[in-house]
Amino acid sequence: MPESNKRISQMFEQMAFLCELDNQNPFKVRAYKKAASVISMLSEDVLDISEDKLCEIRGIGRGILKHINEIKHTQTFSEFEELKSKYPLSLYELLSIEGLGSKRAKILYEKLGIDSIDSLVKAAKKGMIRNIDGFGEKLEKMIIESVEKGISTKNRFLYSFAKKTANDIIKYLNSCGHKKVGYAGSLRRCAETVGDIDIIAVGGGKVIDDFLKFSGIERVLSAGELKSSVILKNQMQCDLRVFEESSYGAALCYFTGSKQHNIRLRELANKAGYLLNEYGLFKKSVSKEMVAGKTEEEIYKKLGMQYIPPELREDNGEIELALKNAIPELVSYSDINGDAHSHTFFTDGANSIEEIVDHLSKRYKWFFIGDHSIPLNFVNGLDFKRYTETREELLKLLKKYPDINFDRSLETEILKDGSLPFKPEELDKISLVISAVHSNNRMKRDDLTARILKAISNPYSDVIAHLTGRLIFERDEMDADYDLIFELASKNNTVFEINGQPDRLDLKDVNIRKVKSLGLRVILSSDAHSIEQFDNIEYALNNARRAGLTKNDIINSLGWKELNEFIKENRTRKKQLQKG
DNA sequence: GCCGTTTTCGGCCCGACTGTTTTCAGTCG
Repeated sequence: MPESNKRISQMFEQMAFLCELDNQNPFKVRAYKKAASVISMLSEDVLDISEDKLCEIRGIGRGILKHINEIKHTQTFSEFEELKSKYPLSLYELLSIEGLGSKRAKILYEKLGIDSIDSLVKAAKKGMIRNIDGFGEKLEKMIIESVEKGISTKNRFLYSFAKKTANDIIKYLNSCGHKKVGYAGSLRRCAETVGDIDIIAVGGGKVIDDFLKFSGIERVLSAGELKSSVILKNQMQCDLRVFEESSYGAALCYFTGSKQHNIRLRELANKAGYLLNEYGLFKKSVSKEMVAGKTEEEIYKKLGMQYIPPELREDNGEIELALKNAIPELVSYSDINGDAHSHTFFTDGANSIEEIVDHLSKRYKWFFIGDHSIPLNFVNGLDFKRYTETREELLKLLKKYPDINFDRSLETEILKDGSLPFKPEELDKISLVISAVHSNNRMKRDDLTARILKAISNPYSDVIAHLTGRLIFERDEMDADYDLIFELASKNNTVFEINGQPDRLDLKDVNIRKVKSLGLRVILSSDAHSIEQFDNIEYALNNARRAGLTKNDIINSLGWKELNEFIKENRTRKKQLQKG
C-alpha cells in the first residue's frame, strides 16, 4: 500500500474515533470508517488520483474529498486538528483493550484524566477505575490483565497460523460428535492476516459446553447459550456461535463479513422488503416468513444477485458485479498445472532433487525446481557451472517419469545496479529465470526503482519474484516507485510472482488487481524450501482469488508446451523492445 | 459523513453477552 494511503486511512480511522468521543452523528462516524477502509484498499496513491476519479469511489463524497485536498497541502485537515485539540489522540490506544470503546474512553478521560494505556494501568492498579459509575471491579481486573499479558483487540496473526488453529478446533468439535462446524470471518475471506477466529456450528448448548472443554483455551471471555468467546493459549481470540441447521447459511454469511459487505447486503435486503440477520432472510410483512437461510447461495439468489465467493466480500465492487451477474469464475486449485519456484539442499532447501521430483510428480503436470543464485553466499547460491550440473542431474530423472515435464529454474539475484549476475549467453541457457531482490533492499527510493526497472527490462527476467520484499509484521514494502514499475512492466509483458510464503504473500491483493488491470499475467509460487512447503501455493492462490483473478490470469494454468513458448516469445519480444 | 429507479433531504444493519443493573448501556462482531 502506498505510504500516504496508509497514513490517510489511519487519519480517517482516528477521526471516526474522535467524532465518537465528541458525540457526533453515528453515521458520520461510520462514513469516516468506510472512507478509511476504501482508501486502504486502493493500489494507487490516493493523493495522485484525480478528483473526478475519487468521487466515483463508493464511500468518498464531497466531505472526504475536501479533507483529502487539504491533506495534500497541509498534511492534515482542519476538522481533525480541531478535535485533536479537544481530546488527546492518544486516547485512541485505549481501544486496543477488550471491553473499552469510545464511550468508556471518554469517561476515563473526563473523570480521571486518563489519556494513555500507561496512565490507565496506573489508575487501575490504584483501584480508581471501579468507583466510576458503569465500571466495576471485573473491568478493572480485565484492564490490568489485558495489558500485562499483551492481549490486544488489534492483535493480528498470519493467515496460515489462524487456519491451523481453526482446523484444530473444528477437528476437536467434530470428534465430540458435532458434524456441521465451519469457520467464518476474515479467515474464510482468506485475508492475509486474521484478528480472531469465528466458528459457526449447528447444535444446541452441548456445542458450547464441549467447546469450553477444548484444551487450547486459556481463558473464557463470555459464555452464553448461543455464543461464547475465549482467548486461546496461543493468544488468539476465538468466538463460537451456534445455530439451527435452517440458519447455517445465514450465519455463515453474516459472520464471514466483511462488515462493509454485510451492511450493503442488509441495505439491499431492506429495499427489497426483507430483513437480513444471522438467522436468515425474512419478509418484513406481518408474517415475518423466512425465505432463505439454510445456504448462502439461496440468500444471494433471493437478493437478486450472483453468489459471491468469500474472498471477494470486501465491498470493493463485488456487489455491483454480482447484481450484473458479472462475478468472474475465480481461479481454483485445479487450474494449477505446475509450480516453478522452490529450493533444494544445493542452496537453502531441505530436500534433494529426487525427493522433490518424487513429490511434485504426484501433484502436477509440470514443474520447475529452482534454487538461489550467486552472489548469495550465505545460502550457497549457484553459479552458472553448478546450475548446469544440477540441471543435468535433474533432467536425467525425466525418463523415470515419462508423463511429467520438468526443468530447472533459477532465482536470480537482481544486483545493486539492476543487472543479473550472469552473461546473456548464460542466461539464455537458464530455462526459467526468476529475478528477485534479496539484498541491499534499503537503497534510496530512486536507486531502488531504477534497479528494479533495469531488471524488468532485461529480456531474460522471465518472472519478477516477491516484488515488494515485504514480510508481514516484520518488514514493510521496499521503498520504490511502484507506479513507474508497473508502467514499464506493462510494456514488457512482465510476469510477476504471487509468492505463497505465509509471511510474504507478495504481491498482495491490491497490487495484483493493479497488475491485472494492466492486462498482465502472474505466476503462483510456493517458494518451497521443503516438501511440506509446496502447500504454500494455496496461500498464493488465496491472494489471486481475493484480487478476482481467473484461470487465464495465471501462467500456472498453461500446458508445458504453451508455457515454454510463452517464455521464449517473451524473451524475443523484450530483446526487440530493447533494440527499438 | 454518504447516497439516491420512491429521496438533493432524510434516511442510514442487526443481535448477543456482560457488567453493573433493576431495565439497560456499552462493546463486539
